[in-house]
Amino acid sequence: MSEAIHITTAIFYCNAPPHVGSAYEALAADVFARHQRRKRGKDKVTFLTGTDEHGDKLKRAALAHGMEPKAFSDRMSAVFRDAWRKLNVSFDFFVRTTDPWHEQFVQQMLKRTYERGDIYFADYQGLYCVGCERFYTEKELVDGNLCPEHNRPVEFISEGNYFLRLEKYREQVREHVARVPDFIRPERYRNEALAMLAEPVGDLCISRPKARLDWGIELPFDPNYVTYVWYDAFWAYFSEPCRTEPDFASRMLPYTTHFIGKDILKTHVVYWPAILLAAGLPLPGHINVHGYLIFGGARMSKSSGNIADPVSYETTYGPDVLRYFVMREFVFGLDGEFSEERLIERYNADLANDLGNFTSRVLAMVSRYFGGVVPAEMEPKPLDTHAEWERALMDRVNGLPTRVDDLVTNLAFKQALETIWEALDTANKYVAATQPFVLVKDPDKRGQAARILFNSLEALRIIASELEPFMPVTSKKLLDLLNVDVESASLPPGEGIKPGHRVKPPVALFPRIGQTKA
RNA sequence: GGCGGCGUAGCUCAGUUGGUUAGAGCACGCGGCUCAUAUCCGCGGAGUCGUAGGUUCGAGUCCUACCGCCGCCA
Repeated sequence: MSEAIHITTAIFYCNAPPHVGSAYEALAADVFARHQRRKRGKDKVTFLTGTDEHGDKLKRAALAHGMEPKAFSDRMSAVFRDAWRKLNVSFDFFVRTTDPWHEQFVQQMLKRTYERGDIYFADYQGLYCVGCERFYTEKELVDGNLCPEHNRPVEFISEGNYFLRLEKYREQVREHVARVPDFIRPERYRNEALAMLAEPVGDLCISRPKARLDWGIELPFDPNYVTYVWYDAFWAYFSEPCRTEPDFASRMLPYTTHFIGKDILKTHVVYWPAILLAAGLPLPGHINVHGYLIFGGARMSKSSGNIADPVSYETTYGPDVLRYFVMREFVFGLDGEFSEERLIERYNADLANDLGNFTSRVLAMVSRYFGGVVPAEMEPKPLDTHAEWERALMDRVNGLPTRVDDLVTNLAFKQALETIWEALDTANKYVAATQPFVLVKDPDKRGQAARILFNSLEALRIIASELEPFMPVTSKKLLDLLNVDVESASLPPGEGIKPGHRVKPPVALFPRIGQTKA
């Protein structure tokens, strides 16, 4: 009986629509989640995503659109949800931090933490800009004391606020990071995390007076304050699942795997573990950190404005293409260069020429030479000259599920796809070397041609099955062409498709794209 | 300023504990096949492995300095 697992993306701050960078995270988490469902069974996996809708940045974005915060976040959250749906992100939970249940849950956690003694009241002192309605740190200021937005002096103010004891838990968290090698992965980020935790981190201000910001969740122990955005957003990882199962968080935290961007490493390594420990809960299992997508020379982000709409790629190139591209092209954890030209290159080379064409050539031969039916007249043994090719193909295909599992488990999505494509390459070489299209013209050798096509179909079946997490729509289409149901899709080679089995005529899964400049 | 990462063919990148003529894919050139989506198969050209030193019988792989790009921290 395999363990259950809880998988999350970051909770996306929805002051602007999603871009390809946010989609990348959702897609990576989705590939992982789908893989886990295949491995552990559907009921062992929960996959959660959602939108973070409180705070002053969102309120300002709403005002800029002439809308109330709630109306604006209703709209933006729906945009995210629809985008993920269109990209076939198979979330089980889509959480909104403005959902009444979430707000109630955050209040429960605040109350619990307050009663445990890890929240205290003290003066918060800082440099405040009245125009921006926010605090600035000294390094953010222009010419020593000017607000970068309004170019006018900030004020030093002191106000009462509530603080969470972060520093109290720093050493405990640091030890955990040091002791558990795969708590933060890839490893490069683990070292950064240890560096952050080596120095005092101070305590975290988790409140704002309502007089300054009312767009937030009210503190259960002081109605004059709302909680600050980070404290609120983290609990979205568990609020919704805890609605039906109150112990979900304590039970599943050790089996929780978070996917985040490297920009929020600190919050997940310093704040989140302390928030959990202060609430008397265990630490999560893994924090998986991905890199940025570089787009036109700069990190794709809302603030740089170089954003690309992920859904437009889905409509332009068809389902699965964007997710194939980002998983195949980028090493998880490292930054990568995103370009539409590159996407088209990969589409033509990998999807049209390799996957699409191989499918087409094999189905065409079965259809043309054997009326679409896997022939019963198949020879029991390969020709001597073919034996080596056949064994090479079967070895590849046989080992594929284990190798892919190993790679995906370690977040090596790119290598996993490379491995699948190696099997595809071997299959193409096998057909080129054995030439079933020649054999079939010799009545004595039709049985050999049948054998070769059978092996090719079986290879394609396994490949289609292994492709499901990466290309769910394509996988389904392939299995449909092969006329294989989901249950028999992942059987070992030789046990899926049987003589007498009827397959469908070929279709162009990925029509080649002409050389158009992006 | 401190710490860390990166810099390898036109492009995107692999290169394990230092060891024979530095690899892959794409792009490019030539040849072959014809079942297939002008697809597939084979062959080929191309790189002073950021710069300069050093350790070593031998370094892309270790050490030092420098240049460039990027993070994190102060």
